[in-house]
Amino acid sequence: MTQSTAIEPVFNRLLQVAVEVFAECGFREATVREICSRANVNVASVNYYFRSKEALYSQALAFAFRETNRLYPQDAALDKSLPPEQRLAVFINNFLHKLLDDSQLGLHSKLIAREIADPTNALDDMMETAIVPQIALLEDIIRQIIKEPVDKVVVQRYLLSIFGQCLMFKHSRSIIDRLYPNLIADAAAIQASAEHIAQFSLAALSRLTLPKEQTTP
Amino acid sequence: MTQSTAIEPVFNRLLQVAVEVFAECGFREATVREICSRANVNVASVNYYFRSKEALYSQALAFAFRETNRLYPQDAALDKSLPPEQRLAVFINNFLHKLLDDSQLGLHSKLIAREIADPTNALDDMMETAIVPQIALLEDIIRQIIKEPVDKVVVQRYLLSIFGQCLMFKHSRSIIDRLYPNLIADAAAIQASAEHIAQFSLAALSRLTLPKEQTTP
DNA sequence: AATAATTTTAAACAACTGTTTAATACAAGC
DNA sequence: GCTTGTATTAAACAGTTGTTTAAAATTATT
Repeated sequence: MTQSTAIEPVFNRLLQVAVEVFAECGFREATVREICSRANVNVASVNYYFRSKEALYSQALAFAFRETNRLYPQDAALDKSLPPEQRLAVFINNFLHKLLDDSQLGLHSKLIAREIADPTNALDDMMETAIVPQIALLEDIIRQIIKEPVDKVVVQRYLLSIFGQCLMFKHSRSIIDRLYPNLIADAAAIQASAEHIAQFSLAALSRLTLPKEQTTP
Repeated sequence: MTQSTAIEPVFNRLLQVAVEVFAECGFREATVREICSRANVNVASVNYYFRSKEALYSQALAFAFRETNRLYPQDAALDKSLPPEQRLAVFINNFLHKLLDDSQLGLHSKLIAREIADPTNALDDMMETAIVPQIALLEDIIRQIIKEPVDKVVVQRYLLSIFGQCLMFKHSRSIIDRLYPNLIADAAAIQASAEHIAQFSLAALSRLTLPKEQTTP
C-alpha cells in the first residue's frame, strides 16, 4: 500500500509541503518529521531527495520565489508607456496583494518575509534572484516620477519609504491584526490600503520635488 | 569556588543574559544551557528562579520594555506646547534610534521586534503595556498636524505609513545592510534617515490635507 | 523472466532539548 | 554548635531532533 495519494512525485510534494511548514514555523521550529508526515512519505525521504533539511529549505525558498512571480507577475508596472504615477499604484497594489494574500499563494511570501526578518544562509541567493530586480523596478518608477535627475541616495530614501509602508503590513501584521483588524480583512481592504500608500507616497514626492513654490497658501 | 563574578544576584544576571540570547536567537533556538553558561550559573537555575524557559522569556520581554523606555524616554514628543511638526520629528528620531541602536541598549528592541515578527503568547501583554501608548501618542500628534477633524480610519492609515517607514529599518535590516549599508552606519546616519521620514511624512500630510489647491503649477 | 537500479521502509543512531532530582554547600537564627 | 531554610550543584530523565542504515519493495533494463 503506497500512500501517494497524488500523481505528483515525492520530490515535488515534499517541496510544496516544505514551503507550507517552513512558512508556518520557520526553519528551526519546522521538523523534518512534520514535513514528511504531511507529505505522506517516509522520514528518510528528505535526506534521500534533498541532501539535508537545510538544502530542502534552500530549495523551498527558491521555489516560493518562482511561484510568487508566476502568480503575481507585474506586467503593468513594467509597461513604460503608462504614466509613472499609475505604474507606482499598480506596483504597490500588486506588491501588497502578493504579501498579504492568505490563500495558498500567500504562504510563499510568508516564507520569504520570514527569511528577511530572520535571515539564514539562503538569503544571499535570494537577494540577486528576487529582491534586486524588484528594487530596480521601483527605483526606475521613482526616477520617472521625479523628472529632474536627483542624487542616488535620495532615490534610495524614497524607495525605502514606499517599501516600508508596504512591508509594515507583513512584518507587523500581528500588531495590525490586533489594533485595526479590518484593514487586512479581504481583497478590497488590501486594495484600499494599497491606494492609500500610493496616494501618500505620490503626495510626498510631488510636494518634495517641486521645490520652492507655495509651501502654505 | 563560586563563579559569581559580578555583584549582581543570579536572578538579575539571568534576566539580562536572557534578553541577550533571546534577542540573538529567538525563543525556540535559544537554549537554557546557553543562557546559563553565559551567566555563569548552573543549568537548573532557570527552573529554580523562573518557573520555566517560557516564564523566563516572558519576564525578559517585560524587562526589555522597561529598559527601552527608561533609556529612551520620549519627553519632547509628549510636550504639547511644541508645534506638532516638531513633535513628529522628535518622535520619529527617538523611535528610530530606539530601534536601531546597536549597543547593548539595542538588544532590547531586537527582542521586541522579534516578538512582533513572530509572536508568542507574550505578545498580548506587550500590546497594552508598551505598544498601545506609543500608537496613541503618534495618533495624537497626527491629529494635531491635520488640524481639521478627520475620520478615525484616515488617521490610522497615516499612522501606519509613518510607523511603516520606521519599522522597515528594523524588520528588513538584513536587506538594507546588503543594499545600502551606509544608511544605518552610525548615529548620524540614523538621524538623517529619521529626518527624511519626518520630511516625507509631513510633505504627504500637508499635501493630502490641504485639499483642492494647486495640484501642479 | 532474470538482473540491475532505484525507491521506500522501519528501526536505530547520537546529539541535544527543557526539566527534575537528590545530594551538597552555605547562610542566618537561636 | 546545632538546626533550619535557602542556594547551588552534578547527574539523570524522558522526549525530540536530523540523519543514517540496511533490508525490503518497486521499477527499469536486458
